[in-house]
Amino acid sequence: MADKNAWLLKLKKEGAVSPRQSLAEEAADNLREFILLEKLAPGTPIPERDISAALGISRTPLREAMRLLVVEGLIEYSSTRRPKVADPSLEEIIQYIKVLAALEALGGGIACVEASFVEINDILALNELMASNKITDPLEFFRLDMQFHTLIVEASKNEPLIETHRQYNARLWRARFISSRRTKGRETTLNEHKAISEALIKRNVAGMENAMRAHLYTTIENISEAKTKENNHET
Amino acid sequence: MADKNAWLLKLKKEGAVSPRQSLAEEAADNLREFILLEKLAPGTPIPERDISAALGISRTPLREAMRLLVVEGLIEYSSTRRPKVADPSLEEIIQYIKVLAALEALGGGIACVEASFVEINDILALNELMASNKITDPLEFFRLDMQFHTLIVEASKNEPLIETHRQYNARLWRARFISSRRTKGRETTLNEHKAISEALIKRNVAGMENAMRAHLYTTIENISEAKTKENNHET
DNA sequence: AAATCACTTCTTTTATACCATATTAAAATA
DNA sequence: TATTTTAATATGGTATAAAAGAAGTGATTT
Repeated sequence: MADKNAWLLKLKKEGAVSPRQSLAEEAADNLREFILLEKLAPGTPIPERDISAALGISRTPLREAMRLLVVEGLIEYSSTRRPKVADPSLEEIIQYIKVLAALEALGGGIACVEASFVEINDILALNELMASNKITDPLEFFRLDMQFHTLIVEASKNEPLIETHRQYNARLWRARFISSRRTKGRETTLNEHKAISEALIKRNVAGMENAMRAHLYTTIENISEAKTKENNHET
Repeated sequence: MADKNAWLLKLKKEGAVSPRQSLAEEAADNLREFILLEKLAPGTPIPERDISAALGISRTPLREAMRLLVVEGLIEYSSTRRPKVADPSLEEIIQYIKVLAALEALGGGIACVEASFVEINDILALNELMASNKITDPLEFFRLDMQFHTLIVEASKNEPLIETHRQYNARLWRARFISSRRTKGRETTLNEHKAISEALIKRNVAGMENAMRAHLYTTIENISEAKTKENNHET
């Protein structure tokens, strides 16, 4: 028992060097990963005892972690207060994306003013990598796509915006991933990214905002299409 | 002991009729109120045991409540993990408002399409009440101002947007309240509300978005001014 | 006299035990 | 046989106790 504690302690100290991270925060990170990577499918019940045992922690920090994910929208409680992985409808997803579009338009606009040349170069490089034919794995392409958006918002240096954007991205991760597998719209994506990049280079705020919104509204179409096919398949 | 339980049970049932609310959620609501109403000033430490005793609950649900408020940005942890009421700098507040402006512009735009005539009438009535000289209490005027914004966003019927807007509003409540006491800009506020209302009546999306953004950027100026004066006073 | 180290105290963090409720399965009755 | 009721089990909610960590205080040493 003493050994186990020493081991846990060591892990903790190594894992979180800067601002010490609590078990709850670690658990939240783990759960978020699980949900995003579909190890926990939408609708999956999350019994506190089982999950806490699986993560090797007690229920107290796990419950706190789950509260975090509820606010982030990744976990929801049924009418009988049983927690499950959130399973948003297409309508809800579209609502999320509308907010996401506004956030990214804002972030992109600010980035046009605030982004350093280094940041812009990184973003351009990422885009060129995506445009080259080196990326064959769809999952890898999807990750780069997500990173493209994140980098732009981060370039705004608006912390609350970055955090809120991260939360909306997390809610939408799965839907976008599914849509990215189904749609063959790599060409479209690249064109829209190009438009965004050019607005960034020119530091053209209005152009950026329009390009961002257009890009996200394409996303809505793709997801709607993917979802509809999914449903037809099921029936 | 049995009596006490029965009593608590009754309270619980009465307090949360629809989706049964946990003590943590109740506590979060209470704490939020306290913070918004300045019963707990920014920077105030929040020792768990004292607060839980004051609220008459144990520390477990209180801790969960505090986690919620951390995500919402109303509570933050010091480097030594001691919780305190968040005390954002002027720069951070300005960043919040920029996001809030984007959210309200989006909400207003959607409301132009989605708002029912009843909803529009309610909003107009509220605005007229504010414009009449019946409201003398600055706090009351401020509440109505907040409600004006909330009603418009709610008219968008975009749930995640409404929730995120609520959170940003909560973070900004205090700053806006202070600014509302200091600035004599009732006239300006009313004019800008009028512009917003007219855009809503005409269901003019672009006009609404511009009016909303303009209104929020005025808010930035007011808060900056109030904050500067506050600091000068202190020195 | 100042500085440092150890010890005590206070606060957060985690675990565990208990309680109330919801779900289920089984049994009894119609 | 089907339906309803009841009992058992599993699950979330809450409280409390034990553990870990940080800060303050006092004593000792240089």
